[in-house]
Amino acid sequence: MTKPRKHGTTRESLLTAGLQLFGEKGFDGVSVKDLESAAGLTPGRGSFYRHFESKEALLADIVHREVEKLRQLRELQQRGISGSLGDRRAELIVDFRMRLIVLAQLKDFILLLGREYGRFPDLLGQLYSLLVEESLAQEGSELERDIANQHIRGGDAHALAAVVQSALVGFHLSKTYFGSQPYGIDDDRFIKALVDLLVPPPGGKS
Amino acid sequence: MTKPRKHGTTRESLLTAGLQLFGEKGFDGVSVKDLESAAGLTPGRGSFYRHFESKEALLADIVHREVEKLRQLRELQQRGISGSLGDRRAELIVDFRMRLIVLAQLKDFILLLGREYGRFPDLLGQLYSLLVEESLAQEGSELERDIANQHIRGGDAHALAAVVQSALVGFHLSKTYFGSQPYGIDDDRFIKALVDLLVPPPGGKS
DNA sequence: GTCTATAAGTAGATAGAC
DNA sequence: GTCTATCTACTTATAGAC
Repeated sequence: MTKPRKHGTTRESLLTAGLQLFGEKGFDGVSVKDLESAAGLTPGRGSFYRHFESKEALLADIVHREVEKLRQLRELQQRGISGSLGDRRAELIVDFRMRLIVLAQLKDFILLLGREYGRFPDLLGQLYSLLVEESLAQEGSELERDIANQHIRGGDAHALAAVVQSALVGFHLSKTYFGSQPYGIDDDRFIKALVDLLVPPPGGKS
Repeated sequence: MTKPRKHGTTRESLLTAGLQLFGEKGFDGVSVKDLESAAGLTPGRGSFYRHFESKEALLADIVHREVEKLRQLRELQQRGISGSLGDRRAELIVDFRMRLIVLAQLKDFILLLGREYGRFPDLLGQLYSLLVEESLAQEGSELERDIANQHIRGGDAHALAAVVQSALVGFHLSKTYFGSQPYGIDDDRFIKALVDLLVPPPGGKS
């Protein structure tokens, strides 16, 4: 062990800093110089290119990493659903909270997607619909069950799924882009209001 | 009348093309050359600078224009609300449809804001919260009235306003970023599902 | 108001020494 | 794996002729 540093440490730094910086300033807003600085290299000397073929290759690796992270978070999420309590309201609260956590974990990546929408179609093209359609389909089939079981009053399950999904995504984006919580509403208060709409509380009020 | 062209035609073209191109490719993704091309000027000759001091000055004028458009759309929207029908469900449907139309009218501008978030803080900084907080406050006070009048079952009016707002914004963004309607849900179906949640239809089903 | 020519800066990327 | 030096291309912006 003559080398004090682990293999690939700089590469790792470039990936981490790249995600954060691309999310913050966009792909064009971050120069290779900036990336070298962030990874502890002397800026402007081109050492970046010993780790990645190009700036775009770095982006590709970042994207693959985040997609993998998304997959793992989805798995965790589905396990959370199966560990049920019998109480449908409580289950929905847990489910929605998990979804907001997943969105929060992907914050930088979502910012990046918003900035670079339409660019890099080969890399990002299918990603937008994958990100939404998949969890929308899951939400839809769950709500269909709920309606069949009379947990939720009858209606258009797929449209309802779109409403729930849109609300959660919209709330996350509001928090992201408008600083803190819009109107001072925190996650718990938001989720409670949404669940109350879907499954009215038994007592009537509050 | 010796001049066949109206004064400011090129300037007008630059403003229009600028909004569309900045929304599509971002501020850095559009060169002055591109803007000159789009406005019918010979690209790369710098005629752009006879109309605007800098690329950033063009952006500033575009933003002021869109903010003014937003103000006018908000006025139209509020008039739509006051022309009421007595039927709260029908009123909500009209209201929500208007809000989606406003968002659609601002599509390019919203794309631009998403791309350039965090940059140009002097120009765009206050805009994000203005865009959301204002209509959120209005939605909140309307829902408070509805709850007082028993049109909507009791609950947290402000949190409910955040849910409604998030759902509409989230739905618009889904349509924008994921191509067509998510899950094949169109505006009418989405709005109906949202209104059904707030004010259950008298008949029970459908 | 448009075109010609050009300045000054910065970007991504490469070759080679250590 | 990092640093030195450098190439090429492109960007915003300006000065001046027409």
